[in-house]
Amino acid sequence: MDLDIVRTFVAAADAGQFQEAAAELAITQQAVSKRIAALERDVGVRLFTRTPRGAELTIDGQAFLPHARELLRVAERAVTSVCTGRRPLRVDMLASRSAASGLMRGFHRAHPEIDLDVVMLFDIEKAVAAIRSGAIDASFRAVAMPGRPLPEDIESVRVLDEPLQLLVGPAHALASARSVTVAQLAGHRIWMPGLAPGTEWTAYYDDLVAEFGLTIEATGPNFGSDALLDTIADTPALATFMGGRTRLVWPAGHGLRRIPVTDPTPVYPHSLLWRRDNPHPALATLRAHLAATAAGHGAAGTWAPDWVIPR
Amino acid sequence: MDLDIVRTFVAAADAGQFQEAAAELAITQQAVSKRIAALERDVGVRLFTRTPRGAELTIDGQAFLPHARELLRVAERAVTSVCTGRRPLRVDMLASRSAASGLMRGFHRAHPEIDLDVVMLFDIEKAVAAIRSGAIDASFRAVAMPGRPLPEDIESVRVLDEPLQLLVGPAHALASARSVTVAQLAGHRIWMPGLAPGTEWTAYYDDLVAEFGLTIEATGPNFGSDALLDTIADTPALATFMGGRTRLVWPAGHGLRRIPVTDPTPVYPHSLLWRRDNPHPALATLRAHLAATAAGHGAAGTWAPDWVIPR
DNA sequence: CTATGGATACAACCCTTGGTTGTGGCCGGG
DNA sequence: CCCGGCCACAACCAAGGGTTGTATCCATAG
Repeated sequence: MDLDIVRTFVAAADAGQFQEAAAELAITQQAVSKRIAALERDVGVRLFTRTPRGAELTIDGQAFLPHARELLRVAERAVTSVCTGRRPLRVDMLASRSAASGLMRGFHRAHPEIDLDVVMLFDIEKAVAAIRSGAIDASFRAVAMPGRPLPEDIESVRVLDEPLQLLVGPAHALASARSVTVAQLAGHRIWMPGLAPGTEWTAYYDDLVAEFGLTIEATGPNFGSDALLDTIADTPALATFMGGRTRLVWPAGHGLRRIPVTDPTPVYPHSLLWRRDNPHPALATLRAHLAATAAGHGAAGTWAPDWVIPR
Repeated sequence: MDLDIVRTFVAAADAGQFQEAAAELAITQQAVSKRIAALERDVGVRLFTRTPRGAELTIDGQAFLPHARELLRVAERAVTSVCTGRRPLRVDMLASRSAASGLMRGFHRAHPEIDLDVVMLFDIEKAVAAIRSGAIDASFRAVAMPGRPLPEDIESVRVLDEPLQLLVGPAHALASARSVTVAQLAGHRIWMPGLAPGTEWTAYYDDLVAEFGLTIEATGPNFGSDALLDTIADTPALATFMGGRTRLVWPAGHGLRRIPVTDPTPVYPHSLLWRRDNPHPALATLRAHLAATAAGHGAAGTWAPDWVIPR
C-alpha cells in the first residue's frame, strides 16, 4: 500500500468527487480513478459509490477514512522524527525499560504535546559524541568515567539514584529473604552477561566488586533479558543484579524474586547530560521538569562509585 | 512513501543485515539495498551504517524505527477495519459530537481492547438497511418513524434521553435567561438548516412544532456547524436547538449561550439498534455496558414524541 | 601475508507499474 | 431533448523497481 494512494483517498473523500481531488493533487482524474480502484482491490471492498455527479463514501469507506487520516498523521510524525530542523526531543537511555524510561513517561504525562524519541546508544562515550554532534539532545547515563571528565560543552545533573536489587530463582539460597546485605552477597555467584569492557556501566560494577569483594561473572554474550531470566530462574546457584525501577516483562510461572540490597544499598546514579548550547526548546522543559520532580539521590545508606559527579 | 519499503526497513533493522531481511521478504539483497536507499533519499538522512558484516541503525534510524512500526500497525488496523471477518465493531450515530459519541467514549474507556469504528449514515432507514446487511453492527438513533415499525430481525433498546437546549447569540432576547419554558419559545424564530424530509430527526422536530406551536425554519442548506454558529451569534432574532450533550468546538468570542428548556424538557431519545443474529462478540459487550451504565430516560417533566419506542 | 567468505553497492537489463491522453456512458438540470 | 459534469475504460508511454552479474570491503582462518 502506497501512502500517496491513501492521500488520494482522503482527498477524494474530502472533496466528494475525484475530479477536484485530482486538481488538488495535480494529477488527472483518471489517475485518481485508478488509484482508488487499486486501493479498493487491495483492501477487498468498495470504498466509494460512484455517481454521475461525484463519488461518496460507502460505509466501509467511512470506516476506513479515520484510519487513513491516522496513517498520514503517523507518516508525518515518522518523517519529522528524522528531520534536522524542529524534530522531536531525542533522548538516549541505557535500556528501554530502565529507570530513565520511567522519568520520561512522567515527563510525557506532564507535557503530552512534546514529541519524544528514545534511542539506546552503546555507552557514554557514544552518547557524549552524539550529544556534541547534535544527533541526540540528551542522555540518561552514569557520569563520568573514572579519570575521564566530561567535555567543557557538556553539562550534566544527577537526576535519579536507582537502587539495585538482586534477582534470584525460586531455588536460590536467598530466595526467601526479605532483603540482603551487601556483605551477604560475598561468595554468591552473580551473573551479568554482556558487561562490555570500557563502558560506564561495567566501570560501575567493577567498582562495586572492588569495594565489597563480590563475585560477578560477565561470561558469555547477552542473549537478551528473556534468556537471562530463564537461566536465573532455572539455576539455583545463580543470581543477577537489576535496577530497582526496571519494569520487567515478568515471565509467568518462573518464580523469580526481586530482593532489595542493604548496608549499604548500591544505587545506580542516572544523570541527565546535554550540550550547553543545544537550542531545542523542549530540552529546557525537560530539565525544568526533572528539577521539579527530582527524586532523592545521594541519600544516606546508599553507595555509588566515587567517580560519579557529585549530587 | 510505500509501506512495503517501511516493512523492508523494519525487517532490515530487526535482522541487522540486508541479506537476511531479503530472504524473509523473498526478494534479493539488491532490492533491499535499493529500497533502503530510496527511503533514505525520501527522508533525507542515512538510516543505516553499512559494515562489511551487516548494517546497523544510525541514531536517526533508531529514532525512525518505532515510528515505522507504528505506521505498520496503523496500516494493519486500517485494513482490518474493512475486513469482512473479525473487523472492529462498527457503530452508526447521528453526528460525531452527539450524545452517542459520549456513550461510545465511555464504552471505549471501559473496554479499550475493543476496536471501534464510527460512521454517520443519513437516517434511520439507511441505518436499518445497513444493520440488516451486516455493513454496520449497531446504530444510535431515535426509533421508530411514526407508522413505520422496525423489521422483525432488528432489536432496539432506549439508552439515553438527551435534553434539548436553546442556542442563542449574545444579542438575543433570551440571551440572559437561565432557562426558558417551551411556552416562551412560541413566536421566536428557530432556525435548523438541513432538516431533511423523511428522516427520523425531522419527524422529531415536526412533532415538537405540532405539539407546542413553535416556529422552526428549515430553510437553506446546512453549511456545517461552524457556519450555523456564526449566523446564530450574529443574528439577534435567531436561535437554534442543540442536543444538551453535544460537545461543540466552541468558537471563541462569539458569546453564544446554551439555555436549558423546561416545562417540559424536550428530550431526543437515542436508542441502540442491532440485528438479533449479529454474531459480533463486541456487540454483546456493548449492550451489557450500556445496560449497566444506562442513564435515566423517560423521566418526569420530559417530552418525546409518542411514536418512539417505549422505555 | 594471503585466501576466503560474507556482506553491501553499483551497473545493466527488463518487466511491470502508474501516469497521460482520448473516448464513451451515465444522470440531472435547463 | 440536449447539454454539461463526472467517472470508467482503452491505448500508449515513461519510469520505477526487481533480477542477475560484478566489484569492493573487511574479518577471520590458514
